Amino acid sequence: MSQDNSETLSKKHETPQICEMSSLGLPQELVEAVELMFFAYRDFVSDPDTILESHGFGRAHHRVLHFVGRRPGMSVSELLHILSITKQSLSRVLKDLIEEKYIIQETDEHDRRIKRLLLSPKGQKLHRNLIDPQIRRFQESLAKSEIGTLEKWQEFMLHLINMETKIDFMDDTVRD
Amino acid sequence: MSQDNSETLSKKHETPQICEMSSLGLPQELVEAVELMFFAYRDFVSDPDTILESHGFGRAHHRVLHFVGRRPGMSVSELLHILSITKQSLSRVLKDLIEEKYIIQETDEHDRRIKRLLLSPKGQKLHRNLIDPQIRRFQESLAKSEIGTLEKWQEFMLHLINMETKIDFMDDTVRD
DNA sequence: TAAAATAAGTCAACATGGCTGACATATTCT
DNA sequence: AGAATATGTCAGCCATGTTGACTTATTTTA
Repeated sequence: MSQDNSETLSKKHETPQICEMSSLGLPQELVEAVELMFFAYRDFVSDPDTILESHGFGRAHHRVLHFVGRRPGMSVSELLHILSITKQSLSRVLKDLIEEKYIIQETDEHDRRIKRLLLSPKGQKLHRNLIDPQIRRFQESLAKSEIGTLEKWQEFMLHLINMETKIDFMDDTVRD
Repeated sequence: MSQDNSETLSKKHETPQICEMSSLGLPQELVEAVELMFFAYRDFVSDPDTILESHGFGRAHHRVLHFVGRRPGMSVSELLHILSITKQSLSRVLKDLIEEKYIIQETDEHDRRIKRLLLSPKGQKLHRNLIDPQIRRFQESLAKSEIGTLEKWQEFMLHLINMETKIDFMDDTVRD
């Protein structure tokens, strides 16, 4: 698999520097970090993916289950906004989840145009099964790495996200 | 947008606890971390996405550009392995990139079956434009957060990924 | 109270990027 | 010479994103 292709690669300096540069002329560790985002995200969702497949669902279903689980009683338009997808994309997966009774709709008492979304006990169970391996991954990572608590990691990740998203996220975490 | 739906929400304890539980009965911060992965990843790739769109490319093209850029001279099968996709999925995007001269193929000297992949100057320029906003996001996050250096974040992220992937990643970072 | 705005749902059509299985070609290894 | 390997290609399927147009029910507003 691996072979000598040193002639095509940038030379590594023999004398280590404060800030090593990658083949891109960018700080090595930052380029590595970009890749870590890709690999970590891919593997982080791999366990739920497997479970979802056995239910005939996909990642899109997972996201809906997750946010409805986290914000019980949210409206369809709130869900659309937080997912940043179109009504049509949402409707396909939401229809599946409602038909198969993972999600329940209840008409709002005060404004009968709004439908409040809730997880059924069945939906809660699936949500729990989906999130468990992800939580476990975090706990293992936390135990194995030097980071100590999640807080610093969270702060760093929060700064990666866009302002608009930040508002959604805070709105979300403020709820329970 | 926000409204009173307290009857559908779990009650928040008035007395703060060591480990607050979310509506799922799971530690609050771990559930938040799951969401941070989603939001951070989505926004992290949003800048490249915009640039790609203006070139008529998608995320799949980005990944190919990235890994070829990072591992100049890699073979098609190595690329397939690192991306964990099928030949068919790769061929579509790789064809675009070769036709539009972002990527160059060179037949290996010692085994003429193998084609080595390289970024053309045009490809390098695009790669650089795509990665720049991501690097900038990391630098800003680094400056704004208390994490200090990237190292701890990287260690944590590395522990989130699967063993097989870890091997690919190390193989990758060892190169330059 | 009539008109406008809002929330939700639906239709048709399209793009991207995953997947499968089958098969062709060139090259190298045994 | 025949097997194995690396690459490329065909046809077709699926999931999930997109757009624009339109309906229905309900609430708000002028």
